[in-house]
Amino acid sequence: MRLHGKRLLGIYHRLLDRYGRQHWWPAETPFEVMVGAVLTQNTAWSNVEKAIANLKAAGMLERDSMLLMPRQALAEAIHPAGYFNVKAKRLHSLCRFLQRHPGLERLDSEPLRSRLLSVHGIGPETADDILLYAFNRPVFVVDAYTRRLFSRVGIIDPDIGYEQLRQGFEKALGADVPLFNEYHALIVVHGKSVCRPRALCEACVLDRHCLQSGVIRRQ
DNA sequence: ACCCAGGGTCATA
DNA sequence: TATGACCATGGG
Repeated sequence: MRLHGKRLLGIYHRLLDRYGRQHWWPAETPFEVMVGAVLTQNTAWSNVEKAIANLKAAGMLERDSMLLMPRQALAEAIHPAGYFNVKAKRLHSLCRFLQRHPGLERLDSEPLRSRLLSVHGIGPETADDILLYAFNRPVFVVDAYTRRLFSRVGIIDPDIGYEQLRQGFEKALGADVPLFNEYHALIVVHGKSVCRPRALCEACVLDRHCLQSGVIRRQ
């Protein structure tokens, strides 16, 4: 099942008309983007905001100061974001990686991506968040919302692999950083408010595009 | 009380 | 390679 650019752009414009520009990523620095990307793994953003505020207040929202902080103190600061022991370790891995790789931003996207993936705690989605929103690379971020929305619309197999799906979008849309930035943000906003796991899809602007909306409503 | 959230790693078969 | 357990908080 191939993805078509025109179809994807049609959906994009419906979302944009409905929700407006999102101005992502909600962070002030590339480092803050990376930290947020780790903290939001399987976690509601509202919880991440509290953790980030704690880090800011403690002066820890910077590579070297975060690295100097003991693991347990870091875990305490990010407590509201959940999985705090796991994530404290992952944040330290990220910091050590950044320290080991000065001039990281000069790498091409492919080698940069494989470097990121080699870091403990950075998987495909987190790596792509970082590539797109911290390094402005034309990488389409795939997450649970993306898979749910487009499988409900009926243009992908819900079990399609991450890599296949990502490259499908990138080939269909062409490398376009501002588009990828806005599109992913819109997918998330739409997913949080309307395209939920058991939603009835009543307020869905994709109504006519969405196969499942009718199916779910008829239940 | 239950479900879910802007995933990833590790052990097991 | 493919599942399953595990990590943990907070809002609806």
